[in-house]
Amino acid sequence: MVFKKRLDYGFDAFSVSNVPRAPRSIRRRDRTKRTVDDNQICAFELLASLAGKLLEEKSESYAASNVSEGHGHVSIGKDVVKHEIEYDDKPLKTECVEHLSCKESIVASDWTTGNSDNLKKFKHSENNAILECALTKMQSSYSEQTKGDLKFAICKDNVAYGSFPDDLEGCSPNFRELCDGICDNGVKREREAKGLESGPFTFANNCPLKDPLHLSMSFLAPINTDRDVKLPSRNDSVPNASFSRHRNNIKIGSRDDDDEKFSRFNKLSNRFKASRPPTRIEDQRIRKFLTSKYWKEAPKLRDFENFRADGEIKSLHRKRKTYYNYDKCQYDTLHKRRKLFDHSSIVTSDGGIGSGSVSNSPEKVKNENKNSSVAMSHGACEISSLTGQLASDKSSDSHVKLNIKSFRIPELYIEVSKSATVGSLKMTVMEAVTALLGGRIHVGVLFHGKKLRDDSRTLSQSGISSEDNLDALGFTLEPNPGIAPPPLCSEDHPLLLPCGAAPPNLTSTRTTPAMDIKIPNATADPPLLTNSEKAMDSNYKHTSSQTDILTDQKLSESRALVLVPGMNVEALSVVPANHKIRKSELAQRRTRRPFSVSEVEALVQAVEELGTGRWRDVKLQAFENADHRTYVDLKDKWKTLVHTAKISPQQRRGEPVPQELLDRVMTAHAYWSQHQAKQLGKHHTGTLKITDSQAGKNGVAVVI
DNA sequence: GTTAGGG
DNA sequence: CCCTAAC
Repeated sequence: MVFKKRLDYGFDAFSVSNVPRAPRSIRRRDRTKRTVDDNQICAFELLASLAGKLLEEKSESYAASNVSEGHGHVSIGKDVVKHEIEYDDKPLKTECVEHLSCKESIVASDWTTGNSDNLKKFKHSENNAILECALTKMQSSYSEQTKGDLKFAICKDNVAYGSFPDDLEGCSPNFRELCDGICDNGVKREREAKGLESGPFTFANNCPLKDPLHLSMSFLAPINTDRDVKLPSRNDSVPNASFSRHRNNIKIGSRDDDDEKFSRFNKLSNRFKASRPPTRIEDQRIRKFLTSKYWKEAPKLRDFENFRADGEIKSLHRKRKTYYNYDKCQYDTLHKRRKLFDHSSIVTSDGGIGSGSVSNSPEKVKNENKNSSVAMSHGACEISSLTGQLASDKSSDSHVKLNIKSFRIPELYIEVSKSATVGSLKMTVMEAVTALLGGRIHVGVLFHGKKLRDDSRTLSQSGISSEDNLDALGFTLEPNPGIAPPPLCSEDHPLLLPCGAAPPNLTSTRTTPAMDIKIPNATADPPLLTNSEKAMDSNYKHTSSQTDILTDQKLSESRALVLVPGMNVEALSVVPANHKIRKSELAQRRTRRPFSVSEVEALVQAVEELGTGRWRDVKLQAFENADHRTYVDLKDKWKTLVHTAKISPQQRRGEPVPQELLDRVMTAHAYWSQHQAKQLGKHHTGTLKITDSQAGKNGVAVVI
């Protein structure tokens, strides 16, 4: 059998042994090991605590409704995308922990392209989007179970251009108001903030509070416009190389051209980084982080440093300004956790796993996820998800009707400790999603797995005209790849400084009463893993419940989109509904296209003749016309075929490959493993014969 | 741009 | 399929 093994693995084994490579995982890990200053407390915390007090009294009334889950929906109407998110509170033992549950639904109606004004706005940003986010934050006092509801309404618009849509009605009070209210210990003030033209954030006025107890804030999230490009992460860290890599590609700079990779590349990283406040929540146990790939691009702490160094917003970059302002307002609910997202912040949690220290502090509360954090596999935590399925309804020949059930958004990686509450998890997810949606997104259209970048093409031209084709259509909501960052505004934006009185370092204050509250009854978590990854592995079985939770959440979130009949088809492309595909993958990965038996046969045929190691030739010979099959794909397929041939039929998945082909695979593999394909040149199929006894077993091939 | 491998 | 390293 040694011999056999040699035949089967000889080549590979040899290569492997001789080519030591540092596991990528290690590299990634290293990248993620950054810590953030723990001294910063998120301003939001303060806000939360205050709000919690205010709301405490009313917790009762909301209990019923909130207990279950919040409901939010995003509606996309003309020119406006409205995103309403409600977070439900749950009693928390720890004040730092926030529980939120949210559901998002998106209703898209007539995405109008006709409005020139709006179009303009849309152009580089997702569109005018109004994001209303109601956050309920619970703050609990020590042992007492209380519920506080803090609701935020976040209105988002395409601020970049400085215009605030008139249709933002019903928006909650402006941001400043909220901040003020907070500052005043719950006293609500109403002020009007007006959107800044150049500023990333704009506040909506005239937004009535739904409930006195709810603090509503509306603000405009930074939008990806050309101007936004300046986000630190982008400027500093994004390697151009990544962009250049795309095959199909893209012009960097132009959002329409963004490639899948490009978008993926940018995804959240920019958004989160930029938006995330430098501050850090002390008790926060939840870590969010982007995929390792994002890390490298992270701006690091530079921003943070700048921020601290200069209290003045002015000194900051415009974009940063916005964020900072946010901080000042202590408002940044969304960002609060997000900051952890930052590369630099990843490690952050206090004592958290991320920092590599085993946290076992007494103060830890059970609800708070502290110690062992369970890293959710991306699958589990992907917030995103929105896989969409379009139902096509062909009522008229000239129109394509799409029923978009959901959008998929870029993949998010979230890591929370296993002791984290469901509520905190939800919140975490919510924040990530909100940040994503709130920031800058645009709709991507996929057709047969390819992005349709040419907006000028008609559906018919794109082949999206028949019902049959609709199955291959999909669309995604993705971060705007950002083009050029908006020029920095030299003027300060008054609006941005609602809480200007509060020094930036306010966030660093740890003395906030609420924050410091310790819960007597809190159950100290047992010391756990020092390493999050280990934690994840070792606790794998424990994650099941969380997984379920996530699943549920996904389900709820997936309810999301409803297309209005009249919507402009141009704007929405049908996305191939592939629920199996991870939502996160939809946005970025090519759609999976399993090899058909005939393709496998062609591949086998080619490899038999050309051997392994000549994938380009294989491609040209057998798949020249299959644009979606790259030589790398063929190579990978061969790899999997070899593997498939080695495993028992029971272990095989997918469309069964005829054993005959697998036998040929093994034969060819064995043969070429012994012969350097490059040296031997062509071998015709006829030259390879497999003895019956050997076939499919040891893979020994005999050349006759 | 290809190839080989790990993920 | 993706991503990288190494050519």
